[in-house]
Amino acid sequence: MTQSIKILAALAEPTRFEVIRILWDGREHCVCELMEALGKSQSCMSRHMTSLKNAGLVVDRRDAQWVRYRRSPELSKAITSLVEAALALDKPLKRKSA
Amino acid sequence: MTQSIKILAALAEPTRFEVIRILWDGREHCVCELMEALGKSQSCMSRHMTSLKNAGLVVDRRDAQWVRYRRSPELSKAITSLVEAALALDKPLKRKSA
DNA sequence: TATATTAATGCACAAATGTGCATATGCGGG
DNA sequence: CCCGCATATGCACATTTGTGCATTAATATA
Repeated sequence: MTQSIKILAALAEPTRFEVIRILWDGREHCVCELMEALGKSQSCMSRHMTSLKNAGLVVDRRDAQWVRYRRSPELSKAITSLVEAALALDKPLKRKSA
Repeated sequence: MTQSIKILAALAEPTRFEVIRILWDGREHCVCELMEALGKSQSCMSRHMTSLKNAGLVVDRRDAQWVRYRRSPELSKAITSLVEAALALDKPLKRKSA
């Protein structure tokens, strides 16, 4: 599987895409935060994070009970602009507005 | 379905991605040419072209027995850079070299 | 009209994908 | 050592996706 297909397939799923939007702030986010933010179950979110990790888009770090995910710090220029072009295509989905 | 997911999903399939690479030259290509170039069956290629058309990435034109597909002339800046970033990620697949 | 060429589509089906439920694992605090 | 919280994973399953085969549709030419 080529690099581009791997990246595109990882992004072409609504939940994962929204995760990337969140992680794109460069900060760390644990799975439980993402579950809550996107209204997804724990196992569901965990698997999506595994997909994104396998695609090389994110990295994780154990921190006590938590696993902190963040945008991979070593993304190529092409991948970065691919992701950013995709993010630019639509406005963020409405979050639970308080 | 959001605009970005539609585009990403259309691109995240190897055959379609290679079609886009070919059509990215801006010229017209009929289905039979694409079948041959990528070694895919007629029905298979026809359906992929329908996907790409539905995603808005390509347009088609009847010309006698042929249907000529070409890169959509009205792609937004974001879509264009998304596609080009993806294409830049890997070298073209080897074609039947003569 | 009959035939050939090119493309689209109905039907079937195998494979891949996303998800829930239950359980296991990793880690910290009593 | 046992319990609780956070995360990962095995299993099952419904849905989606990609593809082939056969047929239909559109167009051209004899």
